[in-house]
Amino acid sequence: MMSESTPNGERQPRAGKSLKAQQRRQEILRIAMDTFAARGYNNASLQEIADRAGVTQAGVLHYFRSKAQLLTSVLDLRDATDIEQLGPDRPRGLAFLRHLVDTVRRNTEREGIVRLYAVLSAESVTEGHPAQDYFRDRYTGLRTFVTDALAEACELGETRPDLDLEDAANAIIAVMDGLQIQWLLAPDSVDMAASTERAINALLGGLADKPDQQRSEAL
Amino acid sequence: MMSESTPNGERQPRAGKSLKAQQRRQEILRIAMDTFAARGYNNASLQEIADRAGVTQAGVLHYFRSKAQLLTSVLDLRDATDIEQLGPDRPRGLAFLRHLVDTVRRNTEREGIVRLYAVLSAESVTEGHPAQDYFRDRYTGLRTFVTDALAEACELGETRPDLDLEDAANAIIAVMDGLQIQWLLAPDSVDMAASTERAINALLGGLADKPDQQRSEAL
DNA sequence: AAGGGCTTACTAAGTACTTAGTAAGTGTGC
DNA sequence: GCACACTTACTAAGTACTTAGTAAGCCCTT
Repeated sequence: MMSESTPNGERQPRAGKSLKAQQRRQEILRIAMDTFAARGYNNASLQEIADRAGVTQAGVLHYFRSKAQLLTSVLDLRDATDIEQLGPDRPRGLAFLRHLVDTVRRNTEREGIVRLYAVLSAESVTEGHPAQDYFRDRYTGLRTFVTDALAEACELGETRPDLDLEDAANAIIAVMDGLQIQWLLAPDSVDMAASTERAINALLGGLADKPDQQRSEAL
Repeated sequence: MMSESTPNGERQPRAGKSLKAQQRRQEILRIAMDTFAARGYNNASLQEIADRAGVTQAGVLHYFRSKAQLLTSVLDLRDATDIEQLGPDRPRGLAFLRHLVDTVRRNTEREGIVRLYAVLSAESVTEGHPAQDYFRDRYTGLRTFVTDALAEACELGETRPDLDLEDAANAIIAVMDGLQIQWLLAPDSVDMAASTERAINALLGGLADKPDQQRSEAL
């Protein structure tokens, strides 16, 4: 189990002493996640979250000193791709990419989380959004993970810091994100896992058989 | 030149008689676009748009009968990918895919439009968002366009309604959308055009040399 | 060519409501 | 008896949208 300390710098108001309070806090967090997922950050209100949790608006602010801090707490709570919590003995190379596809497949059963990250990541690019740093860091981390995995999978050796590799990594991350929005709007028209797998395979193929700069002159 | 009639069903308040009024209307539209792009729909206010346009809030509502209708008018105004306005003699097959990449490249110089579509498409999946229908339709159309182009590019003949083809098309659309968010958060870490081109090439290669169901067992 | 009647293009002021956040108080359990 | 976990009561600011009014212009008849 994960310890309770949030990596988040802002201090919480004194909360979490009694067991009941800790449970309440957790419950508010869960409900806030659902609400932010369904309505976005700006359109969700503390009032609505409080109502759903069965407390007053001020009750929510007893546990989280501001709406923005509630959001960052929700985001710290768990990661949509489960990558960061894999730990140091995480899978490498091909196995990592397979893990990505598995995560996408599992996400088909977790619409709430998909919604949360799809909506908030895009909303975060607006002026002064409180989750901007979170997502910037998140993408930086993901980029490194995927780039490394690609290099390992192709057994290129880590000698050359390959720009093509980064482009491919970005494309893989992008395809996962982009599919989420399409899937949320029209679940029956999109097979997230199949499309992701196909894209990763294709990109991997393109990288593998190209030590010389000849190929891929299709366009 | 495009005619002034909006495909949008809702009738506007009687507006646009005099030339000056038409210009004012256009100006409000332009400013609304910027504002929605910078702040999202929910967080943008009529007041802010009005202030920037140098009229009162009610002045804006003279031209657009509601905030929601202002948004749909903005979206009707122009399409980010320029696809719909290609007309019936649009490029086909490979040429169409090349056009997609060109559009992405051009978008690097139009951050406002990228922002508008990236933010709003994700925001639109939230409960009761006024742009939901717009984006649902938009993706449906895009899917058809790209699927057709892929089929033409591979010269598969349109005999079999290929599921793989749809998956690949969705992946291509997704990669373009997903890259936008990454690019908006960290422009220096993302080469939208290069990543898009690489992904399309890779997916195209994967489709071309696979009439039998053997290949792509990498994962 | 002047004036009546109508429309357009707004503004100022308000309605009715929601927002995040605060300050002070209350009841309960240790 | 006192700290914790809240609630009640509130504020100040903002929200979309309405209402009522006005200045200016256009068109048609006389």
